[in-house]
Amino acid sequence: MLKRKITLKHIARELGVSISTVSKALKNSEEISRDTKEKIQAFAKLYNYKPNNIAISLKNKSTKNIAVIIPDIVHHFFTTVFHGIEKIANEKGYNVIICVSDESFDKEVINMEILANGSVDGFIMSLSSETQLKNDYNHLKELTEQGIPLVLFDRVTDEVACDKVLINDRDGAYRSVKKLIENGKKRIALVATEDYLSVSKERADGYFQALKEFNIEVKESLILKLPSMSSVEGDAMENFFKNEKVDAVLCVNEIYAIHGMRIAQKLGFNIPQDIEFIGFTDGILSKFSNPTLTAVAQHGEKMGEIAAEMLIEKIESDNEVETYRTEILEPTIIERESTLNA
Amino acid sequence: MLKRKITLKHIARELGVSISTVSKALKNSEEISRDTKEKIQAFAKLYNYKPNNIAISLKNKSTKNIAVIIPDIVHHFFTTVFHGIEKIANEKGYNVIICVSDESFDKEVINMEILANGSVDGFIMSLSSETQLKNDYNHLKELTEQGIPLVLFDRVTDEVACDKVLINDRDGAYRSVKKLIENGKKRIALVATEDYLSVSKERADGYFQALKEFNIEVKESLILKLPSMSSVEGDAMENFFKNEKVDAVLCVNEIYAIHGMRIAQKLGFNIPQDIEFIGFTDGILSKFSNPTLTAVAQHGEKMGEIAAEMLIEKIESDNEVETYRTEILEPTIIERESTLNA
DNA sequence: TTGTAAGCGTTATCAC
DNA sequence: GTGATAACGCTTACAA
Repeated sequence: MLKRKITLKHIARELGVSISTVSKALKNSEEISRDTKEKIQAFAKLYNYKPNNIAISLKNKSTKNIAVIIPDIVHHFFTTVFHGIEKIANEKGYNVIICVSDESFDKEVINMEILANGSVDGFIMSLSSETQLKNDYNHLKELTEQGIPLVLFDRVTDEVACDKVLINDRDGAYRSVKKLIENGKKRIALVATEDYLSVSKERADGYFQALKEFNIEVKESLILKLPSMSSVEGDAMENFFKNEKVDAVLCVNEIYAIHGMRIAQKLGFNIPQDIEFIGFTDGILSKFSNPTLTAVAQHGEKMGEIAAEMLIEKIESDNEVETYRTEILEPTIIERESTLNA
Repeated sequence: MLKRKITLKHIARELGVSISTVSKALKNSEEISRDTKEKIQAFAKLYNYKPNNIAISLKNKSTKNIAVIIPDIVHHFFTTVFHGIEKIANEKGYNVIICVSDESFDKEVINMEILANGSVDGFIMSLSSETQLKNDYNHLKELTEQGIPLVLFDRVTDEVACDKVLINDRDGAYRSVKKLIENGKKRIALVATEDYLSVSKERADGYFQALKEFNIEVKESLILKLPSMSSVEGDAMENFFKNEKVDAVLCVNEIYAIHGMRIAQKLGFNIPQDIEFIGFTDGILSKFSNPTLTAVAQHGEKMGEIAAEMLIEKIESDNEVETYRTEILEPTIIERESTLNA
């Protein structure tokens, strides 16, 4: 007994009225007599009529869908941002279509092209690392030229004029290192990824800034660059801790920090007495590691909420004036066991 | 210089031909002369014409979208499943619309209703805990009655006839406990959530089965039930380890296990010599905890891939015969430092 | 109070 | 070879 989807046309035929009468009756229009309305509404309820969204989208030129393109869904930070986006989107009656670029330029472009043809009203995205490396933003420019709203978050670029939300990564790193210095540390290491990622560069800059401010010389040997976020394998880090005298470490992500702490412990160092650790992106590992990790919280959920609000505002405003804003969130340093706290 | 979205109609008018000629020319139809085709195709390329997906959806009664409804996006396991779904969906030309029920029955129903009206071709979902508690599946039944394909994963129910993918949770728990027993352990604890979640119940059953098989008496005092997955707060667990003599623990999730290990360590126990730990859902914490956690891997990504394949197969097959299958994946026990290994 | 018709953008059928 | 027309499901002037 398959109840096939019922349309206005079916109801109209069944009840011997016109389609527009049905349409109006279901919208409780004053034009229609009470009798007819009741009859039609009863029938519609009985057969569980629901208007077809696609038809409405076509008519209204509005889909009530927004696209989110992120580099990686398994990454806790993006997940957090997504949660914020989803929350606001749902509140405002939007669905969220999600695409993962897997850090690939091509996948980013393809996803965008597929969805830009009417499927969504706007985009929220964070650039893939490959895109940042290539420095090619034509797909984004085309989007904005077509008047499709776009909001960039976290991994953004100056090349594209659009709304942006980001974390003050430089300042997060600066304050972290400042804190370490004030705790009396002198040989502060930085564990980073290759620096084509905008955020990684910003964090390194904050590190430099703090050292400079306190007249501590930057030693290249205290900066460890690891190829990719996931590759904590190999013994680059172990060698680093064996060869360098280090009394504090700032890591650009949790994994590096957790891994670094284990190695330091294995080598007999006490945390935080001998070496302090601070790691970016306050995720699940920071809370549950042993010792727990002092972390720079990125406020991903808040970021997602702001991005969604910005986007929906653009979607729903009809003024053609192109005015963009960039919102910068301040990170928070969450003090835990891996640092000496006042 | 906003390049507004261009349609067949614009091209036709601009080139002085009919809409259908344009449509055919862009599809490289044999009917159209080479000259006309070239002219039209060139023009279309110049103005970056892309067919409107919404119009095509309306025409074809197919959206190439699938909906995924999960209880929680920040949860690593669901994220993993989602990754598998996304991968297959993209390969087969589908977009993924994601909704989060936040473990709420109402949100689950609402999300479903919004999307069931033409926005998507089918659903993949895992039941919210509230839905399992209420035991009310009318929204799912209505869906299938309307002929909309549905695949359930992980948290499923017998009440609804549809395709299903799940993990043999019972067996994962059974094998875990068997392993602990074979390691010589006698006082094996179970740390679980309230058991209205289908998976939690299954895991408890596996625990009982193993004990029974080895003639070990089930002691209620060795079973600790915690209210909710996130609430590891409070000292229920600490009291448990203080009051009960325990030599091994099976936890239904990572968080419980990591938390349990820290408490055990604080109380002076050695892991795994004094107490062994095994935790469900091999996530990021298991790999990076100290000691690393022996875990029951759920193969989330594989699960997602299978679910997506099942769904798309149903969407694209037109035979009306209703035949459903349930695929059961075997979990894998990943041995790490928290257990004694051969 | 109800119905007709045009339109959203596309495709498919059938004339010319 | 090309074009008119209907159709997908809905909304909304505008007639009747």
